[in-house]
Amino acid sequence: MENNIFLAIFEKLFEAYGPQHWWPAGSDFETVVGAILTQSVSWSNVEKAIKNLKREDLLSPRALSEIDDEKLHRLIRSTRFYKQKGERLKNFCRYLLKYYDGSLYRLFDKDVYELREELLGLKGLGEETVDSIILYAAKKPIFVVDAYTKRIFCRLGIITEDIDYKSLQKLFMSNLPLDTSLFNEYHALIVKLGKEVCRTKPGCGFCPLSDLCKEVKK
DNA sequence: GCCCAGGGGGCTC
DNA sequence: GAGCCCCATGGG
Repeated sequence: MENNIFLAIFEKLFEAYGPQHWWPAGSDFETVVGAILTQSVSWSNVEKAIKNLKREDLLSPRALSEIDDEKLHRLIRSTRFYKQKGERLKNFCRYLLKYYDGSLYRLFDKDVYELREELLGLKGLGEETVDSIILYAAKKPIFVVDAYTKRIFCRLGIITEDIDYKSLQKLFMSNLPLDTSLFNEYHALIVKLGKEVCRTKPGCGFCPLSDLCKEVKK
């Protein structure tokens, strides 16, 4: 077995679940839209909204920045908090048009952490959303942390509850090779595990990491 | 009917 | 700076 616990866990998860094929989107812009729409909602709800936007040929910065609010709300209603998310989408698109001529490529063409700070400055884009955009749309190596990551690694006894986002991210990034495809697959596998067996209570049925879990009641 | 999803912002103390 | 509440759909 790997002597690096972070790599060892990755290998166990990959062996159990295989490649997750994230991010399921036809373009980088679609990935960004999905990243905003998936905030606190399951992916199935997002798929409907993306499908609606595609059908109306609205999946572009220009189209989204100009769309009528009521129409936008109706199309993305399935993603919950649709008024807020509609505004966040428009806000991002208008920023992209104003400063980068609507080109994600130009926006992304800078240092990872410079890009991170810039995106965090936009309203409605928090750490997890920004890191998802950087990893899955810009395809730059940054580790995406979420509630599952924290919960699972707490149960493995590797971290404690009180760790903050940046510290947890740094822990992964300083113990793993800086590899976009590894980070891509790792986060997706964590989400898979979280949804599959590790929701709110420990000691849940079959788990590929059960031999490592510190909280399973025997 | 209940719970919780691939969060983030704003307010209070 | 932690602890709340708000937002307000859909599937199990």
